[in-house]
Amino acid sequence: MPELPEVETVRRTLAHLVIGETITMVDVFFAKIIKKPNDVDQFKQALVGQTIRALKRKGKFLMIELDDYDLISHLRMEGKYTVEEARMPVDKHTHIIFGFKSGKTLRYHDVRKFGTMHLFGKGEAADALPLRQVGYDLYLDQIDEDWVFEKITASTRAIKNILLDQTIVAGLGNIYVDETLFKSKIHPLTKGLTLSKVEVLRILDMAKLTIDEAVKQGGTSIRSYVDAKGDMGMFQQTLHAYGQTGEPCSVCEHPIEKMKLSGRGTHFCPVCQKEKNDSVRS
DNA sequence: CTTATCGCCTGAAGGC
DNA sequence: TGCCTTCAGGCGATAA
Repeated sequence: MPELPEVETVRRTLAHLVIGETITMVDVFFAKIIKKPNDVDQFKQALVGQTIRALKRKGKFLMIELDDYDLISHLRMEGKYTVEEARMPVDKHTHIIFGFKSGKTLRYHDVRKFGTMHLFGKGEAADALPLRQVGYDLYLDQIDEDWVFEKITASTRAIKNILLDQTIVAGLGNIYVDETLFKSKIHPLTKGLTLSKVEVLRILDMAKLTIDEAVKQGGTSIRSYVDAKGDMGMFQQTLHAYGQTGEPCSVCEHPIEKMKLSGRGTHFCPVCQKEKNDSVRS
């Protein structure tokens, strides 16, 4: 499920394939993916004649920069891009096709149809939703640690939920949150306001370490993820918590346990990640 | 203001 | 075989 490392890998692999391509046609087979503009015909007409100039990323959003527009794409659970010749058959989960002057096509596939696209005029995206509320990017940004500490300790929510909230630090999803908290030796249910400065800094360090390593490995291929060239990531071989239920903890050998936290599968070592008393700030 | 829950989607897997 | 339930989970909308 694309989180920051997967989106970054898609950005890198896709950039080689589409930068410099000029759009001559757009097909939209499932209109609900297009969140802006409201009218799909406007979306198509705006894009015709535009050349792809750059691919950027903020948090889990992929930004396709064109001459006069920025297309903001979120892959959510299962979104994928491929580049294929126009004559290639269209599979049932292809929802949007951008046809290029070169005869190639950029295709957006999404089995669950959760993905979104927002089209903005040049430079308008950063100050509008959905990008406006994206917090510090864990891979690119210099993080204001004091501000993050204040935000986290102002909340009674479980630290796992706080880290999944993209408005504070951006890029973590369910896999990398579990990995980050495992390496930080913090229980996922720990309330934000019980965390010390040292613990918050440790969480930030482990989050950045996990994200950096996963980017180096080309992301994590659990379920369906592949990059724009169809290649799988390798980070699943490095997972310590996510999907490791019943396997011995890599530190203490106690079996990794799985629980439900706000509807999400949550993996942790009950020995290394002790639950602490809410009233104590250690 | 904050936090919790629901709904969107489809396919795989498991129970009976 | 086949039907039903559960799970996968990011995040916007809505409720509390």
